[in-house]
Order: sequence, then structure tokens, then C-alpha cells
Amino acid sequence: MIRGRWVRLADGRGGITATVMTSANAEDWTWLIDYLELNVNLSSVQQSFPADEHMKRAVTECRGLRLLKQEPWECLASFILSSTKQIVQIQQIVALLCERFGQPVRSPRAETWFSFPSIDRIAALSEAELRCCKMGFRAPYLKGTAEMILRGEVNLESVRTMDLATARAELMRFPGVGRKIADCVLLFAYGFQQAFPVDVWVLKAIKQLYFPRRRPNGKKILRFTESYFGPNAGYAQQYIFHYMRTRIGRVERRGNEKN
DNA sequence: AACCAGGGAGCGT
DNA sequence: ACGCTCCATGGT
Repeated sequence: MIRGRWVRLADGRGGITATVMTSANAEDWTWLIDYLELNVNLSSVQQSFPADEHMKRAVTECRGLRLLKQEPWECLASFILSSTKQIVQIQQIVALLCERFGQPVRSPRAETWFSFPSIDRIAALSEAELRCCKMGFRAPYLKGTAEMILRGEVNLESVRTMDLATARAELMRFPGVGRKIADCVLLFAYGFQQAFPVDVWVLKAIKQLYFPRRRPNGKKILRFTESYFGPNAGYAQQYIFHYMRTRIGRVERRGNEKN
């Protein structure tokens, strides 16, 4: 589901094949091109990365990896639900939320899918109803955030025009949103290329790859990420994250290593 | 049976 | 500014 539409994307020879539901003859594809960031020149982004061995390996291993330009509300809400949860469980919570409170949408094969629930819908739900989606203590965070937006305390559209630091501070006014989740929304929804979310995986990678045999505190790590990875630091973060999770992370798990 | 998970809030110092 | 604990739930 992308922006309320059903889409099937398939990896094909020489490109992506997209199947959509449409009534128009001349389909306008800008919404999908925008979502997939197909206007971004990936090789020039990769060339802006620092040329150290780790980044080169990450780029080689994760060839073709791209960021998506997600919708701010869906992205914000999803990441509020992400704290101290495994990715598969976050997916489960979001799926439950959509099935119960989203809008049903038909696929070409007459399957029923569900859009991500609107801000009003979430704000109108009771905390108990939200907890039924297994989000636990994150329920009041999500509801509180939806209510703040509804009251006009924070305007998600106005964030687009702000500079990075101001936009980050604005998002961090929401309950359950700290530096990491704010940076995720700034990068994945608003396209702030300099935003660099530091989660446990990236933290482990930075320490292991760039500060071996040292013990830098969180602040030092943040300052390093802000200066080292260049104008497309957010893309670099995604390469490191994916490289760490799909390559290095699994090796360590097999290798009986403590967290 | 403990321990952990794409963190953050609310304490204490 | 830092460090610590708790938070709810499912999986290992």
C-alpha cells in the first residue's frame, strides 16, 4: 500500500515492473517515482560516501539499495511503534493496526488490503483499542502524537520548510519521539539527506568499524556521523545498517558472540 | 527461565 | 550533561 493505493512491485529483467489499480487511460506515475526516489542518481550518491574500506564493502554488498520517500504520518507513527521491538514484530503491530483501523482497498485479484489508519482515526481510538494491536506502552505515545497533530500543535507539512535542526526539534516534541526516531522520519519521509539515525545496529557498526579498541560516548559518535559521511549521510546510514544486519550481524550470531 | 528487541521518559547524581 | 531503570509483548 503506497499513499492509499494498492501496488505490486516485481523485480524484472532490467527494471521494476509495477502493477496498479487505475481507471484512467494515461496513468500518472509521479507518485510512484517519488516514493521510490527514482530521480535520485544512486551512483553519484554512492560516490559521495567516504572512500574507506567499510563503506566500499557496504556499497558492494548492498548494490542498488535505495531509500523510500514515505508519508510523514505513516512513517512517524510506525517508528513510534518501533522502540525496543524487533523488526518482524513492528511489522506485525503495523499490520494489525491497518487491518483493524485502516481503509479496505481491493487488489486486482479481489484481495482486500488495508491502508494505514488516518490521524483522526488513531486520535479517536481508546488506549485499550490501540493496545489490542500489541503495541504495549507505546499506545499513549501514538495517541498523544495523533492528538497533538489534530489540535494543530505541530504541523507535519510545515516541517518540510524547516532546516534540519529546527525540524528535528519540532518532531521531538511528540511523546515517544527522541533523537533517533526523529532522524528516521526526517530521512525516510521528509528527505533530509543529512539525517543519520543511530540505532543499536548502526551504533555497533560505528564502534566496531571506526572506533576499534576505544570507548566513545554517544555524543562523540553523533559528532562523528554528522561530519564524516558527507552530504548523503542518510543514504550511507542505510547502507551501513543493511550491511550490518544482513552480513556482519548474522555471522556474529552464528559465532556465539555476546551482544 | 532469563534475556533481548531499529528507544524514550523520568528519575537520580 | 550523564547514567540508570522501567516500560509491554513476543520470541529465543
